[in-house]
Amino acid sequence: MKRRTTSSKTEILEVLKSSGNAMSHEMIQTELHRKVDRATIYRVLNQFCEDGKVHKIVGDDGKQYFAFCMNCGEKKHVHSHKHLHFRCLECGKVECLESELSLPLPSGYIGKVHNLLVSGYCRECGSEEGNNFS
Amino acid sequence: MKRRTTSSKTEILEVLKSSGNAMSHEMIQTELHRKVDRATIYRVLNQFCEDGKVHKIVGDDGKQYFAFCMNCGEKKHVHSHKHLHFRCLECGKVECLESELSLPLPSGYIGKVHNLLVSGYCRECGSEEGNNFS
DNA sequence: GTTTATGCAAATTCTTTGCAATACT
DNA sequence: AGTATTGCAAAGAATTTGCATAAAC
Repeated sequence: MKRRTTSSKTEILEVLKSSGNAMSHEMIQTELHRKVDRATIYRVLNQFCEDGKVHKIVGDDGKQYFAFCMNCGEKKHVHSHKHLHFRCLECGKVECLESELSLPLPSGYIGKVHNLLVSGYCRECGSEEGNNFS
Repeated sequence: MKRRTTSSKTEILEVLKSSGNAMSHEMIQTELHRKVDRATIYRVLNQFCEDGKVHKIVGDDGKQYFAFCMNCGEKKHVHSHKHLHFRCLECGKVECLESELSLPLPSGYIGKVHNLLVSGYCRECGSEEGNNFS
């Protein structure tokens, strides 16, 4: 199944690139100039993930976020990356953090690490109070 | 709203305790002797989370898993814990790992860490091949 | 012209909620 | 008795799928 270039694909990728953060399908939709159907957005995003252009993060809210990771750059996406995603509990923003992570897995566990999500408050929202993590 | 003791609650907690792993509502349901309604299971589990008896983990499949964490023990649940959850991509099992994690957050980020999920292959399923992380 | 991509609507899956009946204390 | 809990059904929310039409190559 050979991929075809379409304006939907181009624009969605552009939105992700210029945002630099992980976005839900809804956030992407509102950033697009033309109206693109939800189903199409999902299909395009999943293609991007298959192709390694974008990666998918499941937030602690159970929703899918998609990111063109600045750290991974343009190069083929390494699926088993070792960096963190940070989701702000205040503004909901999901970012890719550069921090390298050394992960202490018990022996016997094969596990390249992925989809590592940390929640808290980002630089902008950072308020000490109300740290009601669930 | 004062909590009441019921057999549903007792049995659900018992199932979680004896399993030692994080379970979905469905896994719990099949382990119960009596039939308990989905809605009830969810309500009970969410109560447990509020009370800090159990914690909720959102898997990379977007589903909720609930665990009576052996590491946290009987004591009041510390919401911002620092240990990992490991989900096996083969058998789907979710475990709490003891590993202490030192997390490199950029300065300016307030973030106690929680819901840290790592995916891979557990000791039992551990097969090198087919590491198709998405 | 053939095959992929899109939009629309409908189906799925997971989770939550309203409400009347039931069970705790 | 009074209030929390349960079951059932229905509602919600996020994501996927079927199918006919439109667009790429």
